[in-house]
Amino acid sequence: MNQISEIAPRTTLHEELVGRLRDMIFSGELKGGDRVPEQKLCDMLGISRTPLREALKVLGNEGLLELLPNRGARVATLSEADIDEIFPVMGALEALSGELACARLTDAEFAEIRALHYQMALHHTRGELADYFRVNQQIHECILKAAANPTLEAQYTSLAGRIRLARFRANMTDKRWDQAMREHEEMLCALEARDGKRLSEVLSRHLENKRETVKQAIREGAGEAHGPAVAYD
Amino acid sequence: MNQISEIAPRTTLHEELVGRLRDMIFSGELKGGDRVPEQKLCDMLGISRTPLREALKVLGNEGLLELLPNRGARVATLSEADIDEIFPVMGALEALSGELACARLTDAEFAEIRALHYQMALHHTRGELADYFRVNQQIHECILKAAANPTLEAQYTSLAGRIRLARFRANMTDKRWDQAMREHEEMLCALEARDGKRLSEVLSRHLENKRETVKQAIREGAGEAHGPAVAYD
DNA sequence: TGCTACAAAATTGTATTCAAAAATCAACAC
DNA sequence: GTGTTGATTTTTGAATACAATTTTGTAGCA
Repeated sequence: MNQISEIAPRTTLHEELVGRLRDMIFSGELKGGDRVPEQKLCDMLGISRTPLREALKVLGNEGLLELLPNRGARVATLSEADIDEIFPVMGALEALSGELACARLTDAEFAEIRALHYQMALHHTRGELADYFRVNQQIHECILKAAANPTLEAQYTSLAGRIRLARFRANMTDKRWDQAMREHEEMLCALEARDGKRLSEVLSRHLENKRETVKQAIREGAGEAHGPAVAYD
Repeated sequence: MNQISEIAPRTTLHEELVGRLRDMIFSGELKGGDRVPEQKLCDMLGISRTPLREALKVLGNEGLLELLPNRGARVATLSEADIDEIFPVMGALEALSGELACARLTDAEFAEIRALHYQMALHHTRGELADYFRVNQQIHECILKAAANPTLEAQYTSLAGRIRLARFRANMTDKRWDQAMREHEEMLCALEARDGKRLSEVLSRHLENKRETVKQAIREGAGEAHGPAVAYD
């Protein structure tokens, strides 16, 4: 009986809406600074306000939305100061994920990361930035998954979500791109050697180098996001 | 006008209820595994179900409550596996807070921490465990505040809240208590020297040593909490 | 034209209601 | 005594209604 209820997970409307609203934020449908018009959204989605308001509360608590009493919710914006605040925390979490991943990585998991790495290198060689980012995201996700720590994953993902508010078509300089690629080579070596300390250090450095790119993007276009969120590397 | 709205912060019922429910959980009024009876709580607090449900969603997302679709909310419980999951993450965050604190600590802040340290040492000498914990908590909070990173603080506090679900009157062994005290001596030296790396290492080790105490407490009394949450050291 | 005051409209926060799901209870069969 | 079934009660999730607050529009005045 308890087993049956566990193999048939239920979901509620508010939970679905949390995901839906996240997608709308990350896709650019709702941009930083935008008001979230409750009734309009309800009309559009064909639901009542109650579960939507519940979802807004969750996203408010996560920092993706700002809840303004009596004035509704607004999509959060990211300043350079926010970046300077979030990145060290993300760095600490990612460094830990590197250590844990090396401790727990299976051969199959490593093989997959290596395959993705080669694919990403191909995109780098051909100058295909969007594809590079897509595969790059997969690699980072594989490392996080290999760490096998749901609490870590939840916290990292929550912060990564906030970073995604800084949504631009990032044009990384060739120099930074080459640097990022070298960092990924180091990561692969560390993973192969299951050298947690080394991976931890590389990941932390990698993120620190990424920080300036994100801040530059904010400086160039604060509040003028274009299109869907693109990850940085 | 925007300035005026900012100097007069408003609050909503759901936010108050988030805090109130947290207090109820930490105080032991609601214990791990307990169902959260919505209507009874509303009758007791003299409010309608809507803001209460909104508050439950927030606490569910934070991990203090488990939301069971169609069956309501239940106060989360902590297993040893949860501890093994949460503590490395807390360790990484606390290590970072140590580094940041050393970089940013004012003389006044250090003086306050030192005073609290001596007070705590006095309680240790006299065997006054509850007072030791109370002051100990203050010291850890001062270090976190000196780090001056709200994102870090929010994440750390959220995890610390979950740890508080393991609520027992911890009887630390004399051996562990002496060890903890020595660790705090090291912390004070590192803070005085503004040696971030050293403090980071000590804090991380301190937490790792605390982990076993918490797990032991869970083993001895899982689900049988007594009285208000007591911090560990 | 710009400012102020007021009214109307829109939006937000909370309370209440309704429908669906879960829990509990009672009756019956083995 | 145990297990099953059906009815009843309770609880939960979502929709709707109501009150309060904010925003917008209009009129009057300098």
